[in-house]
Amino acid sequence: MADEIKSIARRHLATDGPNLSLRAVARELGVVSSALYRYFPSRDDLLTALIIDAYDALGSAVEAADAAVTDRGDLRGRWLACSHAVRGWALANPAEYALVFGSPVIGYAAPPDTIVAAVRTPSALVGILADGVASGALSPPDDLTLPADLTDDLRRVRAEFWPTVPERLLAVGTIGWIHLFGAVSFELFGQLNNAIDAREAYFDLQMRLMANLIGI
Amino acid sequence: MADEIKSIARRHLATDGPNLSLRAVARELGVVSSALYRYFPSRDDLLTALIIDAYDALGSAVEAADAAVTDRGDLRGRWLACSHAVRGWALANPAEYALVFGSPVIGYAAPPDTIVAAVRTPSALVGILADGVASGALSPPDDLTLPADLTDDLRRVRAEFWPTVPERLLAVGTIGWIHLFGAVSFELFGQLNNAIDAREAYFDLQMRLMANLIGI
DNA sequence: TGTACATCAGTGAACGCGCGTTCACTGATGTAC
DNA sequence: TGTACATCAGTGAACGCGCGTTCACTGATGTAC
Repeated sequence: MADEIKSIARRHLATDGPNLSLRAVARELGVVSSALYRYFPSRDDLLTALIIDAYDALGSAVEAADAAVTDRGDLRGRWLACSHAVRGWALANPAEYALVFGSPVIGYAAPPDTIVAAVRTPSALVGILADGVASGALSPPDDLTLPADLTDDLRRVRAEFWPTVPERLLAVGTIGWIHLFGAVSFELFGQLNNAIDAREAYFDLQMRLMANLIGI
Repeated sequence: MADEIKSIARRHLATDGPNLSLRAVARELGVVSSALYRYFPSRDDLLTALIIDAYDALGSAVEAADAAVTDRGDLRGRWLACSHAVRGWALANPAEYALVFGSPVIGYAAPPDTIVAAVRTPSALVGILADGVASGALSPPDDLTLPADLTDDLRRVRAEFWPTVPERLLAVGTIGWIHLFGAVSFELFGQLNNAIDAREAYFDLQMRLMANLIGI
């Protein structure tokens, strides 16, 4: 039942945006609006559930795409598979993508429960780097020098999540992730309209250039 | 008076998001809500005016930053100046940035009037490339091959806006613009929270890597 | 097998609120003769 | 200089609508003896 609510709410997300109305969801469910309160203590909790689901769905899609690459040493192939999986999921679920990666919803603060799910996708991507480091195939770009304060930040991130990946590799990896996010958002939020139609090809090109930058 | 309405509406944008309420604006103006209809035929028209203003303000900031670089042949310096200007404006005006570059507002379609203003910032950036081409200092990256359909798109864009800039240069330039947009959005939309604090340094590093990629 | 009881999903009315937009209007200001 | 008139910014009431949340409740289902 909670699942049914979420699935209808997901549809409303697409038409109403993050201001989806509980009453509208209830109406579509054929139930009185107060009935929803048996399953979600408030509208915000429903939103939170949708956010966690979205992170998980995206994470699953990316993990599956990565796992499908049989040559585990083909770091570039895995990166391309993962990034196309992100784009594919986003195009298939634009409203959920926007909910999670778009402009923050005013008056809503995502609770810490979302973090575990949120980190799955970046984890899959950094996992590629970690594998490269482990096999000795990958080392940080040697022409890259980081400012000290940035190194400090990356050291903390490294210690918490990915201890085997050197800071300088983490830096370029994250930049790849940022560009991936940027390219998908750019396309999805309509900034490519009336300009570029060869979207998949353009995206693919960008991801290859990022792979160069990362050194995979 | 229309200016006063817009300025109050801009403030409400920050607290209410793009669902800002006409009545709230009127209340703050000390005027009855129907009075606003003398200045804007509807709420959507007010939104459109805010969008155009935002594009123009960002465009002005970028153009000014570019013009402030005295060595016009210092393409990299101009690129860095422009990109930091984008970030600076976005940090100073987060709600307006989100209005224009964030998730699309459901139920609102930007009219064509916005295009002229929208194109100012990308134009300033491509202007850097055009100057480099004109002076002979800049040519397309020679290890770059574009798929045919993408070349077609870029040929159209080139013909319409920037006839002197070759497609392959336009391709990397636009990728730089996408990354710029992605980096600013990533930071502004909270994705850097609890991870990177050295934001300006990180941004600067990214823009330098993009300059490498573009070849400036 | 039958009765008494607890559980709990869903009801329906209500609270108090906000919204965009229309429309006939008032009343001050400025213009023309 | 004084009067008649037009302009037009802003009023106030109303329309019809939607919302999240609370609360006492009904009534079916399942459990325990």
